[in-house]
Formats: sequence, C-alpha cells, structure tokens
Amino acid sequence: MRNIPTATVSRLVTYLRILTDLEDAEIKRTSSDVLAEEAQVSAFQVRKDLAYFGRFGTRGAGYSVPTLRRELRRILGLTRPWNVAIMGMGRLGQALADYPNFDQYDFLLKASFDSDPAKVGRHIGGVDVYAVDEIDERVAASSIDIAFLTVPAQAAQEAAERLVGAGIRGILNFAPTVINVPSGVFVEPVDFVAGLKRLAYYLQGAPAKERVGS
Amino acid sequence: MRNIPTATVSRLVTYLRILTDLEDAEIKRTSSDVLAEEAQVSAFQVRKDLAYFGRFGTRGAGYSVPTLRRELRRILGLTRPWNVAIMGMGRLGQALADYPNFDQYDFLLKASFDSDPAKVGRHIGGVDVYAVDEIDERVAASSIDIAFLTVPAQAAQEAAERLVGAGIRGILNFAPTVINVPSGVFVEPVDFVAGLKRLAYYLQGAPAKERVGS
DNA sequence: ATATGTGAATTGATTCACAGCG
DNA sequence: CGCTGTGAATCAATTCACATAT
Repeated sequence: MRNIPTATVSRLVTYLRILTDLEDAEIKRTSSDVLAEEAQVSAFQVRKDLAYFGRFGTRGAGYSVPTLRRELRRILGLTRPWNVAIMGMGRLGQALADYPNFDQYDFLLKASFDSDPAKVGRHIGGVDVYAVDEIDERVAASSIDIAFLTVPAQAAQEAAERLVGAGIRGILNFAPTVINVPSGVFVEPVDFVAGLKRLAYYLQGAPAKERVGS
Repeated sequence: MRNIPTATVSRLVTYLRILTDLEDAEIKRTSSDVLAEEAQVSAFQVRKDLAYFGRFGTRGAGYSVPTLRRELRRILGLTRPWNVAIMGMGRLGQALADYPNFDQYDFLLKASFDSDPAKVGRHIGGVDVYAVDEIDERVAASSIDIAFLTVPAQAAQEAAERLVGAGIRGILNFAPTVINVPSGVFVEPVDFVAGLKRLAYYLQGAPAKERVGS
C-alpha cells in the first residue's frame, strides 16, 4: 500500500466521528459532500482519503453510514480494545484517569505509574497506581499497548525510555517536549501550550488563513 | 511575506522551547544542527523555517541563544500578554484553570463561563465563573483575545458562535468536533482522543513511520 | 574553516476533470 | 443522471548543494 499522509489519518478519525453522529441520528446513507461539509474539507479530499484504502461507496448513491463506519473502524484499528496506562499521576494524569467512558472509545485504562511513594498503592479515578519499577511486570501482565505520558517535561525522555523498555510501542505525549524513541515506537504529541502559541502567532498578524492545525 | 506553512509555525514553537531550555542552562550560542537534533528535524529545515522571517545567525558561528529566542518570541507574537477565558467549567475547564504558571507562558486567565447556574458566581482555580449571557461584557471589560472551548461536543458549535459574537478571534478547541467559524477567527484543535485513534492506526499495522503528528 | 542562507531539484499532497458504474 | 473513484496536473513543502559571510 502507498504511504498514507498523516493528514489523511487525522481526517479519517474525523470522518469516523461524523459517521458515528450520523448513525446515532439514524441516518442510513451519506455522501462525500456531506462528510466534506462536516469535516470542513473538500469532497475530492474525502474521496481521495478513502480511496487509499478501498472502494466503499456506490456510484450515484453515496455511502452506507453503517458500512463506511465499520470500514473506518477497521482501517483505524478500532475493532479490538487497546490497553492503556498513565505514566505520571499528577494533575493531568489524574484528570485523564477520571475521563468518563474510556471503554466506549475502545480504550481500556489498566494501570498508572508514579514516582511519588505517597501515591503508589492508591486507587485514583478507577485505576491502581504502581511504582515506576513495576512497569515491566504490569505492562506484561495487562498487555498494555499505549501510555499517556503525563510527567513534567524534564522527566519525559527518561520516562519514555522506561515505557519503551517495558515494551510499549505507542505514546500519547502530553509533555511539552519532543521525545526521542527508537524505530517502531509511535508518538502522538498533545500539547495545548504549543497550540496556544500558534494561536498567538496567527492572531498577531501573519497570513490571513483561518483554519489551522490537524 | 510568503505564506508560512503551518508546520513551520509548529516547529518555531518547538525551537523557542529549546532556546528557552538552552538559556536556562546558560548556553550562549547554538547552531541549526543543535536545534535540529533537539527538535528531531533536519538542520536544513531549521534554517529554512527561520529564513522565512529573516537572517538571525552569523555564518561560521551559528546563532546567539538570547537573540534568536527574542526574535522567535517576537515572530510568534509573545512579546505581549494574551488574555484568555475558559468556556465550559466542567472537569477539563477546571483542570485548565488550575494549570500552574499561566502568566509564565505569556497568557493571563481572566474569566470563565458556564451554563450551570450552580457554578456561576463561584471562584474556581483562581478564576471567576460568569454566566454565558455575560460573555459580551466580560470579553470587552477584560480585553479577552483567546478562549479555551471546553464544552461537550454537541454544545461546541453554539458556544463557538457565542465567543465569536463577543469578539474573540482565537479558539483553542478541546471539544472532539470540527467547529465552523467565520473568516478572521482562528481555531487550534487539541483533541487527545483523536491522537489516541491515530496511535491505534499506526500500531495496528500500516506504514513503518515512527514519528507522527505536529 | 565553519555554519548560515537560499535558489533549484525533488518529493509529497491536494485539486481537478472526467471516466466508470449503478 | 448522480456520485464515486482515480489518473493527471497543480500546488506546496522539504531536501539538497553550494555560494556566502565571518
């Protein structure tokens, strides 16, 4: 398969959310025009994005909402649950542990880790807190696939290395720093302070382009 | 000025963070190679990104850390404070209100809004909670530039329209939906669930590319 | 000698026009 | 006839090579 643009993957996630909304509204069929309107991209773009993965529509009639939704879930790897751990149970880690309906989103929160002995052994937001030294065994025992990295920036690189060492291949990086991981490990940054600074740039002057980001 | 790629703006934010770290470490000079290493991009890319805005280095000697940092802060519009409000004081809104050292990041939290009468009039995480009907006057009174949109997805579009109606031109959108805003208003999405789904895609198979996202 | 700044080449993504199929 | 699917064309971004300045 051709190499898929990362922007395409982001848009597929958006299309899936729109299809879920349509299905909740019991709408049976849709079109690239409708998806494009909702996702705020062109209809060409929608069809091109889908075409990387196959042919899901009916010419002249558009797409079946349940079918296309099922296909997108399959393409995105959301037909099986993913086991998640939180690394760093500070403010943000705790807020994420409290996040409602994780299971509904195909992700299961299995464990959390913190270097503070006062937190280890406690049960916060529905998840047990373990010592950082227990990572290897907990990751193996719960088949953890993905970690939320919610430690302070200066601790992020070392924490990432512990996670990778334990066998984790997916990291959602909330720390405001670029982390360095070996080949085969995937990092998705989630940095609202960076988003805020980009907003400052666009507000302050610069080009007249309104829609930014992924 | 040429139209600046959004990816360049994202990288400038990263370079600025690196320069701040270097300055904290009292390192006086640096080079495109060092910045590239830290930001995990090529040195060509660093120089090209900077070249959109001017010439900041000395051939043969690299860049002065304080000078380049000052220039990047100016380019990104961070030489003046930005006034921020939070729209939606649920879990996430409250967590953001509690976020430490906002001022240190050149952003001042001035007000928050919620539709729940039980929250209005309270003071949460150092910020007053106002009714949604008070947006116009509070935005004018505190010269609010940017809003954090932290309402549920189904309320996001209407909330965004209230913010835009009140004169806000920058929205950091934490709701997992695409919002539609008029020309001249800037939206930066911050959607960790979307990041999680992209991770599922990359983990599940797909191309062997490890570094993703902005 | 060394590291920046930049036009040219390349690679990649988006847009387009229309062929293909129901 | 309508809307999808897709090669070709356009547009944008990145990479490269090297001229340039100190």
